[in-house]
Formats: sequence, C-alpha cells, structure tokens
Amino acid sequence: MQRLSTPNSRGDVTKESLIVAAIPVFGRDGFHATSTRALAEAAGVNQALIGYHFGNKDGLYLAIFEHIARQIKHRIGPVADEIEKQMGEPVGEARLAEDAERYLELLFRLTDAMVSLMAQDASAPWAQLILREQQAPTAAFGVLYDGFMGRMLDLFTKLVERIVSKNSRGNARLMVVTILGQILAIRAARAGILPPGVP
Amino acid sequence: MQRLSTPNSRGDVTKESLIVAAIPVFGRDGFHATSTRALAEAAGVNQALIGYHFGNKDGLYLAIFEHIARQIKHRIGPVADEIEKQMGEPVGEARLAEDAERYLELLFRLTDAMVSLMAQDASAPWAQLILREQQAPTAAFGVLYDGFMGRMLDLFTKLVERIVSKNSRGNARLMVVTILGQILAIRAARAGILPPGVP
DNA sequence: GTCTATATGCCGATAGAC
DNA sequence: GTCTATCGGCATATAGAC
Repeated sequence: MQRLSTPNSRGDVTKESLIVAAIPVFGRDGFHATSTRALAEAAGVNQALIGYHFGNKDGLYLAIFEHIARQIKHRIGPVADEIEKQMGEPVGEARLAEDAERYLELLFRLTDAMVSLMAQDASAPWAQLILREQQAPTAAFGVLYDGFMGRMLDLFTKLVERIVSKNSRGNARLMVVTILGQILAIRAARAGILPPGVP
Repeated sequence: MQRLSTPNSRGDVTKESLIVAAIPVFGRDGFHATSTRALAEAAGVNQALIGYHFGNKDGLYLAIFEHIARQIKHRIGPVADEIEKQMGEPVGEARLAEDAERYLELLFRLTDAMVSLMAQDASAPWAQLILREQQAPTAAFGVLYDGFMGRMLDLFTKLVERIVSKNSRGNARLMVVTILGQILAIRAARAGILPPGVP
C-alpha cells in the first residue's frame, strides 16, 4: 500500500496506524461487535486517541472508507479514464457488430482491472468491509459511492448498453449486477463454497 | 410459511413467535447490534423468556437457523431428490454430447428451483441472514451447511463436473461459486447497484 | 410459563495530568 | 498528542414472585 500523502507528523502516524489496523478488525467482526479498546490494541495506541483524532468510533469508521475509496480511485481511476476516452461519443442506434466487439473489449479491460485489484491479498480486508456496507449500508456507503463506485457502475452500465441489443437495454443494470456479483462472490467465497472449518 | 410440526402448547407459541419475529431483526441489524429487548418487543413477549426458552441470545440465533434450514430443506429437498434420481450413476470418461446436454437440463432445473425460492418476498429476510453468515460464519453456519447447503453444493458440483470438459473439471467448484454468486448477488442487490437512498 | 426487578459487566466517551 | 482513570449508560443474564 503506497503512501499517498506527505511524510507525517506524530499525530498523523497515530491516525494512519488506527486506520490501517482497524480495517481487518471491522471487516472481521463488524462495526457493533468491534470495541474501541480492540481497535486501539490492534493499532498499538491508546484507546482515548480514537476520540481525540476521529471524534468517536463512527468517525474512525468513516475515515477508513475515505482511505479505501482514495486507494481504489488511485488504482482504477487511470484505467477508467483510458476506457472513457476510447469509448468516445455514443454511436447511433444502428450500431455495427464490430462496434459491439470493440466495446466488449473495453468491458473486458475494465473487468480485468477490477479483478486484478480484488485478487490481491492486500485488498481482501477491503472487500470484506465493502461487502458489509453493501449488505447493510451506513453513511460510509455514501463515501464509497461518491469516491469510485458510482463512476464504475455508470461506466459498466454504459458499456453493457452499447454491447447488448436494443431490446435488452433495459436489463443493463441487471447484467452489470451479474458481472460484479461474480467478482464479489469469488472474492468473498469462503464459507458456503468450501466445507466448514476451512479458514 | 407452513406449519411443519403439530399444533402447539403455550410455550411453543412463544418460542415460534420469537423465532419468526427475530429473523428480520437479526437480518437487518446483525447479531451484535440486536438487543434481546428489541427481539422480545418484536415478538410481543417478555425479554426474560428468551433466556428461558433458548438459554441465551445465541440459543435463539441458532434456533432461527435450524428453522430456516428445515424450511428450505422442505422446499428444495424434493427437487434435489428428483434430480439425483435422474442423474443416476456417473457415465464413463468418454461422455457424449447429448449426455452433457441432459445434465445441463438438470442443472437448469436445480438453478430454477433455487431462484424461485430466493425470489419469493418471504425469503428475503432469510437471504439476508444467510448472507451474513456466509460473510462472517459463526456456529450457525454449520446448521445451514448440514441442513441443506452442503447437499446442494455437492449436487451442483457433480452436475457441473459432468457437463464441462475433462480439463475444466478442476474448476467445477469455481463455476458453482460463480453460478450461485449471481443468484445471491441479484438477491442481495440493493446498495451498490442502485444509487444511494433507494431502499 | 410468564413476569418484574436487578446483579454484573462491558462499552463509548471524556476529564484532567503530563 | 498522549496517557490514566473513571463516569454514565445499556446490555445480558438471572433470581424470585406469581
């Protein structure tokens, strides 16, 4: 995980320690089952510092998602830029088969970028948190959506709309859900896929 | 939801009220964020009765999953029986194309049965709970796995193995995950698919 | 079986010394 | 910025009357 901001003062180190350490803990136990004491211990800092730096437990939770959104944006933003550039303006209603193929190629590239990101071991804790938010959204979900998710969904949907036939256009959102569902399912696949007891 | 056991005494009514009422509450808020007071109020019974009938909060939680596993087993068990019967013994290595097609037909039927079950409004709260367990398994997951999930996964995997080419056989589990991931993704699709603010 | 009342403990937040 | 100490609140579990 690369440093994105300038080298830090003492307080910034504490803040970052808390954020980085809290991600897997919140991901594993969920927001409510995670105590501020557990978070402080995981980060190796004093419990009272959570309140000092983030106001309260919710503040730390939100800061985590800002951190994640920033990282993901940093990684797939350039790919999304490139794809958007190559998409150009939407073609007319009477598209050609080769157009669809071109867009399909772009869809594959976008999918690859997401899969590569998700396949990294380092992003497993992110995926856990994101899945939690997706299943039971809190204010943190808005951070993700505004940060990168909204744009990615729009881009996916636009691509699918240009690939499928006019009649299927209304199902574009459903198709996008299906594609992303596969990626998330495989990433999240632990229990339910393997017999019980496998970590 | 159909009664599966005999008509009940007073205590059994209380137990069932608690189980039925607790499903959507646990599903919405998660185990830790749900108080026994909220559960008792949702069921219209006294808070102390949770301890009396189920030992503690965990006991009620487990009882819920036994209830769900029983219901699902009751619904897709017959379909699974029928499919298993029609599968018969595994064919030899040199399968014919029409064999694959026959198994594909059976796979579709099994998938349909699951989709139909999941698509019912009544099963939405179940799906929420199951997804929670899948993402962060507790002891309750074992109940689901032993109750129906293990058998379904085995059946799915066997079908896929007979459909795909010999070389892809090792990916059968991955393919099953992909298929089921789509079903679950669409069922769970709320946040992340629609813009924020949509319920 | 059901209820009220409560014991016991953990949690989040914060005051105040350093 | 960091630490110790602690306050008030709420949750679970249970004792005991009915």
